[in-house]
Amino acid sequence: MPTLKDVASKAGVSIATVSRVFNEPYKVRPATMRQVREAIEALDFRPSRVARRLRVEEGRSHILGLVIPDIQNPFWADVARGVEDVAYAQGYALLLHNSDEDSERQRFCLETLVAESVDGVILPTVREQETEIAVLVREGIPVVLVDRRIEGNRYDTVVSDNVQGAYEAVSLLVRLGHRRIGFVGGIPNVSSSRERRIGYERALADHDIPFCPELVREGVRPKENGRHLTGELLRLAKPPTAVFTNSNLLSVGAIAAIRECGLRIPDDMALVGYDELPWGLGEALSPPLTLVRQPSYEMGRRAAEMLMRRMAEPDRPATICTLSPELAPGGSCGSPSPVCLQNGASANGAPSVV
Amino acid sequence: MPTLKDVASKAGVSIATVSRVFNEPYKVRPATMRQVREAIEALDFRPSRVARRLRVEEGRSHILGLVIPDIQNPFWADVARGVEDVAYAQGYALLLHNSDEDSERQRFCLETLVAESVDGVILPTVREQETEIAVLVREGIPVVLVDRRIEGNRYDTVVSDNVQGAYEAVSLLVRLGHRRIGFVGGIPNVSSSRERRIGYERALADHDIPFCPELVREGVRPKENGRHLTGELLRLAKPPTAVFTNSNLLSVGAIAAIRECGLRIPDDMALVGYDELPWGLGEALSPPLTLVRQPSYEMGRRAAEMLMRRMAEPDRPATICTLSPELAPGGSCGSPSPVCLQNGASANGAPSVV
DNA sequence: ATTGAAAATGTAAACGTTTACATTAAGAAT
DNA sequence: ATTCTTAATGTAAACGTTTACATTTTCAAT
Repeated sequence: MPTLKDVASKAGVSIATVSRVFNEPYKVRPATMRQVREAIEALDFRPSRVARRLRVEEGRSHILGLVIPDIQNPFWADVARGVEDVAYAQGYALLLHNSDEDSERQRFCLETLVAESVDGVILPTVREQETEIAVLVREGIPVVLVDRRIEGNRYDTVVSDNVQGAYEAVSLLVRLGHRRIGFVGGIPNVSSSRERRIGYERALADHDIPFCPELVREGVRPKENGRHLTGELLRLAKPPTAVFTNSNLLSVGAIAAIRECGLRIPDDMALVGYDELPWGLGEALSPPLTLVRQPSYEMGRRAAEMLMRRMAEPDRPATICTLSPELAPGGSCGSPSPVCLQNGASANGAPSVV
Repeated sequence: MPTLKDVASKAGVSIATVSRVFNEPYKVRPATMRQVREAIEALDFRPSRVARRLRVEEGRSHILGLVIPDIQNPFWADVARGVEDVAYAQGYALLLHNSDEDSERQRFCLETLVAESVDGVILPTVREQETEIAVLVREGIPVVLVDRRIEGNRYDTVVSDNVQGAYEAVSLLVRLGHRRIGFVGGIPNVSSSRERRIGYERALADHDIPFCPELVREGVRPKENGRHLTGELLRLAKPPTAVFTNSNLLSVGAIAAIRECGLRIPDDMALVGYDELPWGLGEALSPPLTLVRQPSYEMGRRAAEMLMRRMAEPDRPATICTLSPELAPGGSCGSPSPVCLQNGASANGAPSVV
């Protein structure tokens, strides 16, 4: 790999001049510029980002860190893609880490990012505590939280309005006549989960439906859990007539559980989920899954843009960006009218297969 | 951020000694060790990976690059996760880039990785040409190809046996009585697509079914294409009775297309796909999707392990690692016996809803 | 032709490590 | 005690940039 020195000697100038060609081109005479450019071309020189990073003042390293629970979760994959796209557009490299919802692993990842002198970090903290990002704060590395807040709103944050999303989902079920609505939630100590539960309870209250603790199930670890938790609800002495699942993964589990019990959706059990399934697969189900869609890709984009902005203006006040979720109707919640009761797909003439 | 110097002066030793505590601990006296450790602890010192990378000989930077077409595709997300897990386990950081199947973007990504002095790169090349990875080769940066080969087998590669996968899928359809089998393929100039087509043709030949060009559709860009290409097949004067789709995304499109035409799966149109849908969502469909499952996560793992190995032994001969795909039966291909014709799910008592 | 200011270029230090080499300390053998 | 060998530590150069500062060049104004 050629260095500044090689280019300089080839072009017959000093390394400072070569460096300037990249960083302060207006300071170099057109004629010199040309020579240097030729040398660069001839040697196929590209400056070392590493050496640059070592020298340059912090915040100009052109590298970002992203720590997410799991890239295999489509929601996070969307977020990651949003982040990467804006990073790419601005010439930033992206260091990716999976925290696996594990504080210890997250801590390790953040330490690595610090050691890599990233310019900024985007992450949903696993425990939502300020201490988790202390490493970053101490080094003065900008942070943008995504999907999960930290109490006090002292950090830039991008979330979607979980209370509203859940409220709308549950209200829909109520409008469809349901009064016993199960709540299948995720890790209760992350804000997005808590907020959705608030939305759930608020919707019930607003419609004068008593809150019933036995209908609420919250899981810690994903995988089997959607199936497991929903199964518990279905086996209640007085089971719900509808279930509201709080993530894409939970929805998939719920579908499995409902099917296992030999129940039909939506006739025997209505279902509304949260988060889209990848590639609109929710629509490929029959009936299509009714769900609250979060603008996940957009959340990633916004987070990255926010980070760029923060880097440019370190002193601006912390901003909370709240995006609106959207209720995407499918047939899985059932239909208000007795007509077309079976499922949504049959309405457009397609039979309810696949 | 404290530096070696800070630690050294606090511990009353030279920076070399502090460095040795990290890199050659056996060379420092226990007593000194203790002092230094205390200083490190007190200052919460972590060595700069950037400075280290600048100094250390190539191949010891502890950072890898991964360039994939799109992290939003579950197949690649699996691969990425596999890579990240072994990287994490060995203390490597991971730079992620999305190439978007775009040569130009890929080139840019690779140049960035070189400038970041990564120790190695894992990627499926977008055009499968040696020139694409020339930047890396010239710098002596180890490369592992994943999912796609480059002619000549001169590079470490991890693939799954696409010929076999396709062969089995098509053979299954033949066994079920189909003779007109549509082929919906991906970008024809990537080896995995070409190989699957070979498997398709070979299966037909082995069963004395004439190859019929009009039944073959290959797409360049994803998105709408599974739907579009399948639609073309369905609108043929003499449409196929079964369709073999070559990727998860294409399968989803095909399902949409088949449904749009008012056809039922598998009665009116049998379907076998390639690649799993995320979270086994293929099984949540009704009937469940029959598909060829690739060990995507495992492919990522293997690729990363191969890279580590290559870094340790730069001179070992290039290795091609071929993993076996697996036919995952569902109801979408139909059933050989007239019994239980409707779909697989009904066999276990569950009705064909959701 | 001189001068002077502005523009262009060069010099060298700094960033935080690793490591070859030099130096010193420790301990064994005489 | 002296010497020798080995172990432990220190010194300083190097990695490839950026950038403050010094120096030289350019060129308009006299």
